Amino acid sequence: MLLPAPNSSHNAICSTCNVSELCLPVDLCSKELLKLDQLNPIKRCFSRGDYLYRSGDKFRSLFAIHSGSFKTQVLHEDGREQVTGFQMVGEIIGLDAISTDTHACDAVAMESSVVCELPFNRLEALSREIPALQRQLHRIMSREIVRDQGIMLLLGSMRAEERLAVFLLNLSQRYAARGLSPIKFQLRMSRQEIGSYLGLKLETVSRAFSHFQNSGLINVKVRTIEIIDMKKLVDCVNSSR
Amino acid sequence: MLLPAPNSSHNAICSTCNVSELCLPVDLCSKELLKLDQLNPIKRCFSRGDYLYRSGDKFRSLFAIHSGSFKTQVLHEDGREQVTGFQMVGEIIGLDAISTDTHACDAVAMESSVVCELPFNRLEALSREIPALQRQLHRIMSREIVRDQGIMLLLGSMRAEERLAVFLLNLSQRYAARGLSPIKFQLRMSRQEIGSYLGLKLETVSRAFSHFQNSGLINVKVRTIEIIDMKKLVDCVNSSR
DNA sequence: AACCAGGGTTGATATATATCAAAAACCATG
DNA sequence: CATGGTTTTTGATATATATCAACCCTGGTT
Repeated sequence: MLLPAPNSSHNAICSTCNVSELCLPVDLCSKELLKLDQLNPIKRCFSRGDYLYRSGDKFRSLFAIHSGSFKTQVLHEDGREQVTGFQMVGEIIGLDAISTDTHACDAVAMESSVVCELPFNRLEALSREIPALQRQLHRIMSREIVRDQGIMLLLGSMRAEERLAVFLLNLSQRYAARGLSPIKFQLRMSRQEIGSYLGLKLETVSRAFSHFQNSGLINVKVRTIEIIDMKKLVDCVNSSR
Repeated sequence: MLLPAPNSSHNAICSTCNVSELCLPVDLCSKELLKLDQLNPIKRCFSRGDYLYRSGDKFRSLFAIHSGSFKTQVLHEDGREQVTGFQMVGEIIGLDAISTDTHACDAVAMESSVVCELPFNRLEALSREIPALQRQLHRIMSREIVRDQGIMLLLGSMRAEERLAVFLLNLSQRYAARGLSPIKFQLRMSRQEIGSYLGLKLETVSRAFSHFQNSGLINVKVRTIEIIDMKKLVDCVNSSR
C-alpha cells in the first residue's frame, strides 16, 4: 500500500524485441513463442519531446517501451494539464485507448526512446489462442488500475513531502527492478512535471527537495538524486500526522 | 475531458442477470448467448455496510452490480483512507484484483444491493471463445483506467468547488444513463465519503454545497440534490482560473 | 571564455482548505 | 413523540501550499 506503483518487473508482452529479460511473459512453450512472432512488432524511435500519440488519435496499437522513457498527460480544455504517469523500459503504454478506440491522453518522450508497436487486434487474436498471454494482458491492465488507485491515495490524502517521498521511493524500486541503482539516479523530468504528477506547484517540489536534503534524507544536485537514508524516507510517508 | 467518468451505459457482461437492458454486450449471436450461460453467475445480496470483498482477499470473481451501489476504498497503514470510486447498477467491480490475484481495495455496500458473481477463470475461458466478449472485457478495464485518469486530473489540479461540480455532473450523467432523473437524485454517500473521494474534508464539501445552493446552482436538502442550473454547474468546472 | 536561455532555488506574502468547536438538523428506536 | 446518536452546517482560526518575484545555476552555443 505504501507505493502507488509496486510496478515490479515482468511487465510486458513483447518477447521478440530484446526486452525479454525484463518482460517475458511467464510460461510459454516454444510453440507458443513461435506464435508470438505473429505479433511482428515494429520498433519506432523517438527524440525528447516527440509525441508517441496524442489525445484524440485513433487507437491501433499498444506500445512496449524498449528503451528510454515517456510521460503521459491529460489536458483540460482550459489549458490545465495533469501528468498521469512516467513510464520506463518494459512498461506498456496506451491502455486507456482501448475503451473508446481513441487515445485519451498524450504520450511524450522524455529522452531518446525506442518503443515496440503491438497492433492491438493481433494482440487480442493471439491472446485468444495463448491463455498465458491473455492472462498477462489482463494483469498489465489491472496493474495499471492498482497503480492509479495508489496515485489517488497520494493526491487525495498526502501532504507535499509525503508525495515526493512516495515518488522517489517508487522510482527507486523501479530502477532496482531494472538492475539499476536504487539509491542514485538521474531524474528525467523537470520540477514542473513532477509537480503536475504530484498535484503540486514546481516551487513546492523544489522546497521539498531542499528540505529532504537539509534533513539528510537525500542528496539533490538538480536532477541527480542520491538517497542517503532510505528508512527515513519511508518513515516520512508513514509517520506523518 | 470534462468528467472523470463519462461512464456511459453498456458496461457489463452479465446478460443473464436481468441487467441486460443496461449492460448487454454488443453483438452476440444466439449461439454465443447460449455459451454465455456457462458463466452461470451467482447472485449475492448485501446490506448497507457489508463488505463485498476486502483488501487482501483472494481473487476469484468480478462482480456486476445488479442493484444498489458500492464504494471502493484503499486504506493506508496509518489509518488514512481514500475512497476510489462509487459504483452503481450495471458497473463491474473487482478489476484491481486481477493483477496480483488479491484484492487491492475494499468494496462496501452503500445500501441494500445485489451483485452477480462472475468467476474470472470462466470469464477468461469464455472470452477466448467469444471475441465480442473479450473486447467488452478489455473495454471495461480500459474505461476504468480512463476514469482514474480523470480523477487524477480532478485531484491534482482542481479546486474544491470544481471537484464537487465534477462529482455532481458525473452522478447526473450516470443516473441519466440508467433512465433516472439527471436533475434530482438522492446521494447514497455521506459528506465524509464524498470528501474522501474528492480529496477534501467533509466541512469543505458541506461549504461547497452551501455555496452552490446560495448561488442558485443546486438545491441541497441534506442528501437530496436538485440541479437548478446545469449550465452554470458546467461553467464552474471550466471557467475557474 | 563569455553569454544566453531555461530550469531551479529561495524569500515574502496571499489564499484555499484544514482544523477545532459548537450548534442544528436528521434519523432510528423505544 | 420524546430521546440519543449521528450527520450536517456554520463560524473562527490555523496552516499548508500557491503565488509573485528575484536571483542563481547550468549546460549549450557562438
